[in-house]
Amino acid sequence: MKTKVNIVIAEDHPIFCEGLLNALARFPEFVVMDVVKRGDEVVNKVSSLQPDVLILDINLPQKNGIQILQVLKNQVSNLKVLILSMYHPIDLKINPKYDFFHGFVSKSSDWDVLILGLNEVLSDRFFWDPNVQLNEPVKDVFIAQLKLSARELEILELLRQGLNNKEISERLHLSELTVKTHRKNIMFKTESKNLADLLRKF
Amino acid sequence: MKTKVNIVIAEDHPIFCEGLLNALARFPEFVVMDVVKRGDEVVNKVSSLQPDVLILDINLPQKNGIQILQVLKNQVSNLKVLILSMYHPIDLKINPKYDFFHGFVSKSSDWDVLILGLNEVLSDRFFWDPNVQLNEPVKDVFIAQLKLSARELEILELLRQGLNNKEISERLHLSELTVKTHRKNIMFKTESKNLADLLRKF
DNA sequence: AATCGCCTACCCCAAAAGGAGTATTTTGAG
DNA sequence: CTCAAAATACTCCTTTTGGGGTAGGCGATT
Repeated sequence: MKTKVNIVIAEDHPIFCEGLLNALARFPEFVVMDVVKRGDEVVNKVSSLQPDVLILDINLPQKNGIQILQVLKNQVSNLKVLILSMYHPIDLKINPKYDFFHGFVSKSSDWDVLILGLNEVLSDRFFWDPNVQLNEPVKDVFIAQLKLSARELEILELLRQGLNNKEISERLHLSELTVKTHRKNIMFKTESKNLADLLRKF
Repeated sequence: MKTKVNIVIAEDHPIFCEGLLNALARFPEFVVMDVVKRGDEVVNKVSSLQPDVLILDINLPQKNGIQILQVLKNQVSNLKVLILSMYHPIDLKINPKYDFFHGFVSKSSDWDVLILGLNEVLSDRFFWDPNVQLNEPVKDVFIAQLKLSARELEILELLRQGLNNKEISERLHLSELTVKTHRKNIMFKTESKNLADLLRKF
């Protein structure tokens, strides 16, 4: 194992960031190379600095964490990504099946969980914050997402934006009836009884 | 003005809290009496310690910030409440018309905004974080809330929970037709074109 | 006493969503 | 190549929502 671990932090909340740096400063092996506050700067910064670990907030301005993961996925590297999430349903549109990351830590957790997560991903193990329990609704959503196809996730996103079947069909160049079918399948897979119930979970 | 300002912090995110204490430590006049992590302990702690200012996170476990404000409102005291919000729509079910608080600071802001907010509420002025702009959707919601009556807000909350007209009418012991009327008025007042569009804002 | 906002409750109708099938084509993994 | 999953598109029907009215009761303000 390397004696020094180079870290880049992507985090736009200054006060939280200060706490983060404080926590990492307790461990001399962790070297914070840089802090990025805008989502659209993350990929460039990671390319130029080549850190061992990226600590990534999901809700970033300009470009969100999911979009960043999709770009990073297509870059060959031995980078480890540790996701820091505020742990609201909105944050959980990540999908371990498709997205490129190695660990997930809740912002609600204490800093020792973060340190544990860092060490786990550095040892090539996937880390899931134990404070984020299986039986919580947010995790249900996480699992529900796994059951949805790419097209269904696409339609779900448009539903979230307040579009109706007709508008979605126009946006995606589909028949309105096709959108109805996808929607019906989404409702079935996620066990939602109506639109409000569906959107409440996501 | 008192030379010392006694502060109680209600905040359940340890890392953010560490950043917060760091920021306040720069100013010797601010004395942090205690940090509370659970919502149901806030009222008791404020009663016993009698701080000058309560820095209150809206999303707390056990009891949320809104519920706490409602209790504090009915207590005679010269306490100032500065709300710290993660600035998601979910947080913004506060209403300055009904709720007891003196300042609002986004968790996304830098610590100098927090300090400014503290000084403003201590000088008996209402403080609104300038980073939370008028033209942002979340503020629209804030304003939209002001237009809704108590009954309408009650029904909005049940809609958010995924209930339909029939279920709401049973819950509130109303005619289903009455719920329809309220709902129609909510749609009109908030300028929403459908349920998804409405819930997206709140 | 008159008015205003709110709550209550109903009428009407159109549009959209929800739910049951069926069926063809496309696509990706083995 | 083959098979399964996904995407596409339809039928038929019921339930729910959205939106236009109207209207009485009630409490507070003027």
